[in-house]
Amino acid sequence: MNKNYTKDSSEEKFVFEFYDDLDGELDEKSIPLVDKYNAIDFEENLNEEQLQIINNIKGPMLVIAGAGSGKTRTITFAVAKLLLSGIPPNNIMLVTFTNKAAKEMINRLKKLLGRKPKGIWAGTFHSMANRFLRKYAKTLDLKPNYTIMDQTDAKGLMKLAMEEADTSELKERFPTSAMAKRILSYSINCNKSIREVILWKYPQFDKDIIEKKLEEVFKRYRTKKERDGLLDFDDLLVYWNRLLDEKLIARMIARNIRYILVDEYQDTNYIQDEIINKIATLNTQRNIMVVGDDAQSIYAFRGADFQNILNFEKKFSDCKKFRITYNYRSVPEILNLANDSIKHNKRQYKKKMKAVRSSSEMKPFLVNTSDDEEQAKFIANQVLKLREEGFQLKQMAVLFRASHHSIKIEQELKTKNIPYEVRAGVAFFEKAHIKDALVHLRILENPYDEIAWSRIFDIIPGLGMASGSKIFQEFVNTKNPLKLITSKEFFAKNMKGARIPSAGSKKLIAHLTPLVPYSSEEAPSEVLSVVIKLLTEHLQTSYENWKERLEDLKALAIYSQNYTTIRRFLETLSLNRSDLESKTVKKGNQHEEEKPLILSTIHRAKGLEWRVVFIPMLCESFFPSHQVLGDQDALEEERRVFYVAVTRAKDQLYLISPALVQSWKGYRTEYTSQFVQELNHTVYTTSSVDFKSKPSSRFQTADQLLGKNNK
DNA sequence: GATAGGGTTGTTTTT
DNA sequence: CAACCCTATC
Repeated sequence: MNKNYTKDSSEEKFVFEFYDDLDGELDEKSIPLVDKYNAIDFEENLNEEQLQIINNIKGPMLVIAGAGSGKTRTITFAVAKLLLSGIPPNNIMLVTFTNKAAKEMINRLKKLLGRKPKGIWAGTFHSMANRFLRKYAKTLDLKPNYTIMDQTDAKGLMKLAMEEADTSELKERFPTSAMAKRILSYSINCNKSIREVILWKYPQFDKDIIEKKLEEVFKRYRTKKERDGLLDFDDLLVYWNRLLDEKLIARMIARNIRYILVDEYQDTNYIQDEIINKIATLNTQRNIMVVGDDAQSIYAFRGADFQNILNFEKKFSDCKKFRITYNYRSVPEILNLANDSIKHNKRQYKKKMKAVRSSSEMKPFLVNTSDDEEQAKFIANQVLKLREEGFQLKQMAVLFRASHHSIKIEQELKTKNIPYEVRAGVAFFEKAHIKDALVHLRILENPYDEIAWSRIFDIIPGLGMASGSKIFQEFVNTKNPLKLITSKEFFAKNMKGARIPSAGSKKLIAHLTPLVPYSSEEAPSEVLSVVIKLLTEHLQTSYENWKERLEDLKALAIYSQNYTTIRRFLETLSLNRSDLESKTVKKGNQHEEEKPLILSTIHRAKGLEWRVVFIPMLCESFFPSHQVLGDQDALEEERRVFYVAVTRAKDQLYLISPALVQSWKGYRTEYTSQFVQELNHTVYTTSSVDFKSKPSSRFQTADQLLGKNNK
């Protein structure tokens, strides 16, 4: 089912996983499958608390489920139960936090039921919104071939809007394009006015001066999006929400979707909540089940608000409330530490996870290292040691607060020949050369995509911003810009007075001509192979490591073979990004088959688990991030991030705190993170030297020491 | 007026 | 290391 495409020649490579789509269909009759499945023994598979839930699926339900409590399992069995009771698959909507999570649940269902339950609406808010919007684009006055912009594109468009609105005179007294985009985002996702957001998140700016100007910038931004057929991530939600105000369509949707299940409810924001409320309340039965854990809410920066959990009880006063409190994942020592940490948060519902597993007789370690170099060495050494003790690499993970915390660790793993995989931040699809290739597909799908065009103009030597926007202006109202631009007379006729450098225009025509025969109906891999040829020269002149980058493009082309149309390909890339990309580095041949060690941001590690977890950079200015200073809510969110990291560990947990960390100029002294300091005897403090001096007897030593400590 | 190139800056977390 | 700003050059 999942195909992996890899290239072998170099040390560094990209692996793409392929997910086929998860669609529900509104019009299609999907058949109840009650007779077709083997019966499932629910009692055998679920505990008392979990059974209570799946035996009572009706009306509004709120499930508070702690970390490692079998939340996914419960949801999966709940869906199975619905299917077995005769509910057609396409009457069920399963909202998950990533599309990968949706995929996994569907796969589990498939195993459980012996057949794939076809037609369930499963996926993220954004991907589901996209499905509806493609279908009802006309109703909403949208171009059906709209392009979904990623963060970088949206920021770029915002920048253009700012230039148009001429914010330059305000300079540093005005937000950057990135800030502006975030202000707009907060305002949409949290249902707040621009003014409120400024006061809330950006009080350093003079609200009176920037508010009015920002409104103008946003208006231009909106106009550009509409003219070019571009949607940003927020638009997907906004338009879906608007669609649900269209009485006829909304009623049709609600008639179809009769059961809503929302996973990770603590990370939904205002507009997402509004969407599910609308669908749920349109149905007389109001079958909506939300599952969440306020302690694991870590997406406030995206507008998420775990108060939604509290509000849910108010909105649906007849809602049934359930808790799953048994933790199957972690040994009690790790769970104690997690409970011990989260209790310092004031804004939270009291809850304590109960351990099912028996004691490991070993407390989690706080390892003090002299500096971040030493920290990297410690992790690499300990990983090797544990591998000798029988832990597989893939059962261990290093989880960090920010992407760049992994740099030194990666280097150390490389020199020690330890295979690893990084799952972090801006990676593959944000890279300049990948974007450069993809914009060529974008202009075939949507020829008025200004952001895409401006990237293409930038590639051509001799053309820049000024010429680019002049050319773009010229074809806003033409049918086929690509044809127009490559026609002989275009520059002589249309661009007569524009003073476009003739070398640039010639190069542009030469660059674009090979693309003319293609359309958006074409297979993406075919077009990409043409694009790669076009870009080779540019790569060679612009980048030292052009060979590597060329390999990236080839990997992309191979991966694109999974898609028959450019649209499906581009959609998948923008909506399934983090699920798709995984960067793998391998060294040496002796472990060719070995599954790698995982390095991941904590945010990306949500919902996952490993036998051994390392958490580096537990210093006061890195974790909690120094940016939260003085903001109690933000500090508590940081603590929840720490809580999420800790609760990923099953058997062993290492908290690492370097005393010196290299920064822009020289080394800086660091203090141990308050998240560790505030722990009350639930962690065993040691230093990396202890691990070094007695390599083989380490556990004995630790056990002895812990024997005293453990009372 | 526009572009290319050099130097400087700074980096949370993601659909 | 890549995005940004400033300046020399076409």
